[in-house]
Amino acid sequence: MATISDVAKLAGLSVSTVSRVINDSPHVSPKKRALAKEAMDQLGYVPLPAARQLRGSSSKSLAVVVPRIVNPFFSYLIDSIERTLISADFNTIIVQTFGNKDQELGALELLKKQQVDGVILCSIENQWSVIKEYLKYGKIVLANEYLKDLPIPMIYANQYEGLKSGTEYLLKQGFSKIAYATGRKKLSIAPLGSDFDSDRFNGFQDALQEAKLSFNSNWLFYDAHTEEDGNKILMEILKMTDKPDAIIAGSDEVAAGIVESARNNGVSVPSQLGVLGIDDQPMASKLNIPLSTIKQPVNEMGIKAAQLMIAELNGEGERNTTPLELKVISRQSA
Amino acid sequence: MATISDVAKLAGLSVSTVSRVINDSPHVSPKKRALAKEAMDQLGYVPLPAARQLRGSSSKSLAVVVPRIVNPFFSYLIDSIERTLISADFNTIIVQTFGNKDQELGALELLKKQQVDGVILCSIENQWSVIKEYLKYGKIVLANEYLKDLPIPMIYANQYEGLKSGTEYLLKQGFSKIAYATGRKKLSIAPLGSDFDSDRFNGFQDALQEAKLSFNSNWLFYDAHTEEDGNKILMEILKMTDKPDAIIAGSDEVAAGIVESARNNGVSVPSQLGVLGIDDQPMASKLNIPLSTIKQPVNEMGIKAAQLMIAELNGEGERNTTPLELKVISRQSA
DNA sequence: ATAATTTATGAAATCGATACCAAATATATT
DNA sequence: AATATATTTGGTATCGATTTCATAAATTAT
Repeated sequence: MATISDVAKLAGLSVSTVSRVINDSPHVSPKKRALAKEAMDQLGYVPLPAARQLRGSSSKSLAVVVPRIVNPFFSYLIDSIERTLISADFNTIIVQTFGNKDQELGALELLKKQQVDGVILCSIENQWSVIKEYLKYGKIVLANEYLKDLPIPMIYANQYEGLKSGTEYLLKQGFSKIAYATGRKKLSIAPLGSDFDSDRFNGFQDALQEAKLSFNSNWLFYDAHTEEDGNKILMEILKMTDKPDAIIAGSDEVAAGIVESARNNGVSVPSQLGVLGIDDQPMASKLNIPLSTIKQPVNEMGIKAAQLMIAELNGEGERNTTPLELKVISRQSA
Repeated sequence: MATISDVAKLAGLSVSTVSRVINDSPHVSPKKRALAKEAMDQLGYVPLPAARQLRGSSSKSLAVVVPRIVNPFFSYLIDSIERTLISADFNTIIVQTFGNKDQELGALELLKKQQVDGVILCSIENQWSVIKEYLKYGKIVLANEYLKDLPIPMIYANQYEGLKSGTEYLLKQGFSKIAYATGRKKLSIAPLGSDFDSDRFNGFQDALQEAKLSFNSNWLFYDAHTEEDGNKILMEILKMTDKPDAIIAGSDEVAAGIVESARNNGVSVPSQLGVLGIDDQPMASKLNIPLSTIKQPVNEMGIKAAQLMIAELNGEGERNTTPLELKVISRQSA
């Protein structure tokens, strides 16, 4: 590998001058500048980032942390983040946590190791108390998820309003016994929390309340993520004596599983069971019964997340972003 | 940021000794080893990769290059590669080319810049003559795509046999006027080439020939990638006087588009038009008309690609891998 | 007890770049 | 023409680690 001294030697210049040429610094005569450039591409020289970094230059890289890229919600989110970052001349390092705390920590360690200038977290596995320690080493932006009153930029969708509209949509369609499936683990979801999942649930509950309807807590399903989970949920519903007439699934995948099992068990959708997804993934419209769903503003969220990070790195941090709106997409499943 | 000298100072040791502790080198007394370790985690010290790299240590990182991660075929491929690499203690850097030659070159430059030890190419945008220059700087492994007679490890699926079986399947189902859509640009596909696309086409042609059927070149559609392309293809078929009775689409996306437009235009699938996809993406089974398709061995391919790379880095390079087999999945579209 | 090894330790060179400083050269001002 | 100022240029310290080398201490062999 050619180094800067090789270039200097070949060009008959000092390393200082070559370095100036590399960095487009002033105070270099046109002649020598040309000489240096010629030597550089004759040797196919590229400055070693490790050496530059050691002298304190920024990495021009950002990490984007997601649970898994095979989840379309996240792959589209990354797509939109990366496109925005490319145009600002940043490299994107995609980190999958696979839902693992340590993997997330590993991404944060990239800050300490100066591998990246910032981290865009699209999910949170660790406690804020441990995450915040990394603010010493670089910028952190939250996308999709959020935590209240944090001193970092956040962009997220208004899950409360989204679920409220979604629920109201179901009510308007004539459904009244609405079940609810969440990705959250079976813990206290009831107390008015202030996170992603609670917001959704609160929006759902408030819409119900405004319609003077009560919620049967048997119709609450936890830990639902995959299509299989959806299958199981339908089987459980079948066993109930007091059955819901509609269900809001935590994601399109779960909704797809419910619809699938419904078909296999002779439950007609939406007449016997309305199914409303969340996300609006590409497959939603293609299902056997095209899925009505609450669309997440993935693209806008990605763009905004990237912009927030860029602003943050420029010291023009923005703390108060307005949440993005979800939108009910009416198809055939509800 | 704490440096190794900070640690040394705090522990009352020399940097050399601390370095030995960091790297588990011998010749350090247990006492001092303990002392160093204590100082290290008191300061939350992590060695700076840039500094280590400068001294010539390996990055323990590998790049995986794909066109786009929103394409499920590639996101699943990455998933399986990354899982395998994690267990071998390698970092995965995902690079999206967006079909752009320069982005691919950028990934290859990572080798020169010593950012990665190797690159797994899951698609090829540049000519081999330009790619091979990078072999000087690190290992390159080809996954999914392949080029003949290259001196690097490759793993790919037997597209020829896959398409041959797929075509035979269609014939057995009673179809005989089979159209073909390829992702390739409209160039000469006819001469027996030796790449991905040609293999597929040759398998298709040979199956036809063995059945003594001829191929109508009007039934060849180029540059088909998206669902929209699928829509267009169906519209074109509608206009034909001599219509095909089945079509092999270059991917499930294209197939989904064809099926969708068929429904919208009153063409019944599969009775009026059989549609066979390729890939077996998750959505394939969920379509309105569940898609018959030729399944790619994505998971095995990812695992093998990662293993090939690891072997290559250990100097146990393997040149002759047997191609993986595709498999016809019979559902309802054909 | 003395010599021969082995183990433990630290000082200093090194990796490849950047940036400060001083010297040399060119240009402008009087 | 002499002095002041600005522009070019190269030498060298520096970033944070690793590694070689020399030296000191401990262990083993004689």
